Amino acid sequence: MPTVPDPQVTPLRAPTIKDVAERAGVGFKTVSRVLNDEPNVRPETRDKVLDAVAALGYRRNSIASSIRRRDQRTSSIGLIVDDLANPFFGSLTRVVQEYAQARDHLVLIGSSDGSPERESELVGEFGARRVDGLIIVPNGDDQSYLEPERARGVPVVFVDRPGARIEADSVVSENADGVAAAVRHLAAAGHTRIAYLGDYETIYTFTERLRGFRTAMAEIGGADPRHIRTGLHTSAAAHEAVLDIFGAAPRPTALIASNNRITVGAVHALQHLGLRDRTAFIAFDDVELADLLRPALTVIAQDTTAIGTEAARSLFERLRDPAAPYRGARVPVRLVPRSSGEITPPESSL
Amino acid sequence: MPTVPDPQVTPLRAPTIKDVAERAGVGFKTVSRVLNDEPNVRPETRDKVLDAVAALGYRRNSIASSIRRRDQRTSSIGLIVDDLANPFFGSLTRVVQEYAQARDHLVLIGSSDGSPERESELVGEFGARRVDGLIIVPNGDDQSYLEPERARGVPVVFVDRPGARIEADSVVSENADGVAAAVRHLAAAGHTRIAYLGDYETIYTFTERLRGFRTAMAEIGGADPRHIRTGLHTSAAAHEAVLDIFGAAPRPTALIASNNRITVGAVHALQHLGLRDRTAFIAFDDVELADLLRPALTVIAQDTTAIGTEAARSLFERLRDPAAPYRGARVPVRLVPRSSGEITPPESSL
DNA sequence: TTGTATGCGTTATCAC
DNA sequence: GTGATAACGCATACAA
Repeated sequence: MPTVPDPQVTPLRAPTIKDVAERAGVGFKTVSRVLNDEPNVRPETRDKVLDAVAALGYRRNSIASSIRRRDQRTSSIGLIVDDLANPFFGSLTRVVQEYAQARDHLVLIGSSDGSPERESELVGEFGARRVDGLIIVPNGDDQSYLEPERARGVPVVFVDRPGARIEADSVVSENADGVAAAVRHLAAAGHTRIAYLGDYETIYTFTERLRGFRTAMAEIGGADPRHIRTGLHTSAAAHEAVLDIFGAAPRPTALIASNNRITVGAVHALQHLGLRDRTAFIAFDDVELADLLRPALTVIAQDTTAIGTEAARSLFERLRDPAAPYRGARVPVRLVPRSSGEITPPESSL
Repeated sequence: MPTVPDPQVTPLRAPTIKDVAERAGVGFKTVSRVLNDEPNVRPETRDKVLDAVAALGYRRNSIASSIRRRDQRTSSIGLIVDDLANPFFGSLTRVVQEYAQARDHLVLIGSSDGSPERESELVGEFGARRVDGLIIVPNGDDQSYLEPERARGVPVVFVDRPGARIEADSVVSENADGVAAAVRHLAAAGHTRIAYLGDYETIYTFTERLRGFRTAMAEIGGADPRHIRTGLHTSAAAHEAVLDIFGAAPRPTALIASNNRITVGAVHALQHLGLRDRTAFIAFDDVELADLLRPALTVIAQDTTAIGTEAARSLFERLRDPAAPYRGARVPVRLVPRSSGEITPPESSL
């Protein structure tokens, strides 16, 4: 019985520069020269090499190349976000990837799902792949696990929230300003009883947004503690909170939701209560069909393009100049009036 | 004057297993054994090594390790989608990444933006990184550029649309069935004049959706050619098309939009015409706040989780068994009645 | 239980 | 111009 070669034992091998060299009838260093556009190769020889490359379907092994290369660069960066399915992080990823691609860098992606452990594990994986830099949406309050990267000179940029216990560049939105602007927008229309729905207070962005709320409310006599709910991490929780707040007196005339999960629950609840057309509503984060709602949704929109671009720009700049001072960029948010935020308080409440 | 060491000339070097070995006072092979959980290391020695690893902030260089490894595996896969900012591809990416992460694989990501050239370039980059497999949302009608990967035994899975000129597994939605179901849903409520808005006919998904429309319309006497528009690639174009179609007699009583960009333009146009509450409307692809619209949006929802999981599953299965026959998976879509699709035709039109 | 020699595919150095 | 040869950081085979 003839022996059949087991594909597991003799695995398919990719052609190497040596294979190319042999086929082209040159030394393998010459192939390397051609592939790296180095000088001192006769056009004639060059063509022979290129022909062999095409014939063999050769693809450079850039992992082998980066191990030997002087600068140890891999032309890749790592990006860690909370959840890719969240449109905010989706478009952030999009922008970063585009920026990197334009500079011939590849992007390794990971989702932390809010877990500091997973975040640190991913950094380990990326570090093992020797990424040239990292862009991270940090969780928890300790990013000191990045020490090996810092020591190796791998730059890190924190985005959406600042990192802790390690020096690095960061890019965040003007969260507090945004909510404060929303409050002032409502106050200008005559609202004083403004409710606020927040997510976990442990997360930087929500701490900041709540701070903006309190600051601006202080200007019109302070917020009613009964109208502030935090720790709402699902739309169901937000739904409950709205039923609760609006079921008791004094009923607020306006409502601010601090993210899109909360927005969904809150609008549903207002609808359920028949208050959707009578309660002013402003949401943090823009959503796809906001202007098709009735009333169309007034939002505080983050500039995801600017955030992503700035993060990527910071990273590549530091790759060029590791000695520059660290920068903490703050990206403005924008209040987009569409209708829901321009509903005036009922006469009776004045 | 003392010479300052130029960081460019003496770059920061990551610690290697030799550094670890020296510090631990053992041979470097022993370090390798510890790091790879190989047997035959005294617990005592093991601890010494681990201490040195921690002290030096050592991170394995897995790119160096994969080049020498017998199976040549890099524990990474490449994913190429159209546009990460599109929620459909965002959640697809999310699912794939999650599946890969659970199997200790990293995901390299790229956006083709519908360009076949960029798609092929990205494959080249991924190939150079020696990814273990590829998941691709293909563009154009020729994926034969994947030949080097096929020859090397790197599996490819096409998702959302089938690839051409190369054999591979694929995972697509039941596009035609979905639109046909929408037509029948509308027909059951008494509609016969149903309009259809399509994107470029060159893209597989839209060819299929249009086919489903024609098939089901044939069952109720055929579609009116004046009520079919294709090649609509922006919401503005969709807006125009609706104004056009609904501005002339006979006016349709129902409308199907073949993707979310078109949906936005179409709903705006219906609103503009004051027909939003009187025209039945079904959209392909679910959107975030669909149920907050009034009327709430009836949609044909793709099961992005199932699509992504199936694609990832196919890839990892083939990684295990390269000899299995190729499979073309079809994932069912689901008609989600919410309101807009249940509007009945006006009496006068019967 | 531990260490040495060798090789992976590439880039760097230097001689021809 | 071109090609030997060394080196990168690690895994493999095999010796001790």
